[in-house]
Amino acid sequence: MSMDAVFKALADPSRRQLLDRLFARNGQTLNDLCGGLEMSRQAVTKHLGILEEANLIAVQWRGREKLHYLNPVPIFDVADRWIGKFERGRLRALGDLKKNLEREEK
Amino acid sequence: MSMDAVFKALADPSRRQLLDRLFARNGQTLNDLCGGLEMSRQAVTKHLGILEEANLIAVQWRGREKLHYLNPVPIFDVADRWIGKFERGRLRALGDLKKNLEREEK
DNA sequence: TTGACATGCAACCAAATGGTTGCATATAAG
DNA sequence: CTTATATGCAACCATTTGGTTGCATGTCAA
Repeated sequence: MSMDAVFKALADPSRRQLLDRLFARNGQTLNDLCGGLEMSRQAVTKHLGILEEANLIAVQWRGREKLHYLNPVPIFDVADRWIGKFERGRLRALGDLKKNLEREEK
Repeated sequence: MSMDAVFKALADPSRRQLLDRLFARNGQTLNDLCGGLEMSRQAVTKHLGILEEANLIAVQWRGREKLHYLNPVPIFDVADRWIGKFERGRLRALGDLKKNLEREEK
C-alpha cells in the first residue's frame, strides 16, 4: 500500500473516472463499469487492476461476477500525510512569494 | 490550470521530492535543486517545467538565476474539490463494504 | 450437457515518459 | 575583453503506459 502507487493510479483520467463511477454507485461489476465507455473491456480491466493494486478499490466475487467497491482510505491517507503538509505550508509559502515580489518591485 | 496536469505532475516521485525540497527551503535556484540528486541538471529542468506547467511552482528571474517558489494552491484545490468528495464518501463506502462482507458470511 | 455470459491472460503496438548528451545563450566576475 | 557560471534548447534513447486483439477459462441457465 505504497503512496506512490496511489499517486500513479490517480494520475490517469480514465481511472479517476472509474472511481467517480464507483462513487456514484458502489459495487459494480466489470461489465457495469465498461458500459458507455469508449475503451475496450480489457483496457478497463487493466485500469481496475492498477486501482486494486493501489488499494483504491476492493473486489468481491459473486459467482462469475466481480464486484468492485470503492475504498477511499488511501486517498484520505495521501491527503492527510502529504497534501496536508503543503496545505499547512500554504499561507507561509504565499507570504514568501508576495514578500519576494514586493522586494523585487523596489 | 487543469486538475489533470496537477495529478500528472504529482505522479512522479522525483517531482514530489523537488516539491519537498522547495517546501524545506523556498526560492531555490535550479542549481540548488540539483544539488545531491542523481539525475542530470536537464532532467531536473524538465521536472521543474512540468511542475511549473501545473502551476505548482512559480518562477522568478534574478539576473542569470532562476528562483523557484512553491505554490501549494493547486494541491489545495485538488484536495478540496476532488479528494474532499471521496473523504465525505469515506464512511459511507466503508459501511457498504462492511455490510456486503457481512451479507456474504451468512 | 450445451450454450451463453463474465472475466482472465498474453502478445503485440503506438505514444508518452524520464532520462541522457551536446551545444547555445546570457549574465556575472576578474 | 575574456572567462566562468547559470540556464535553455534540441536530438536522441530505453522503458513505461494505455490501448488493442485473440483466445482461454469458469459459471450460470436451458
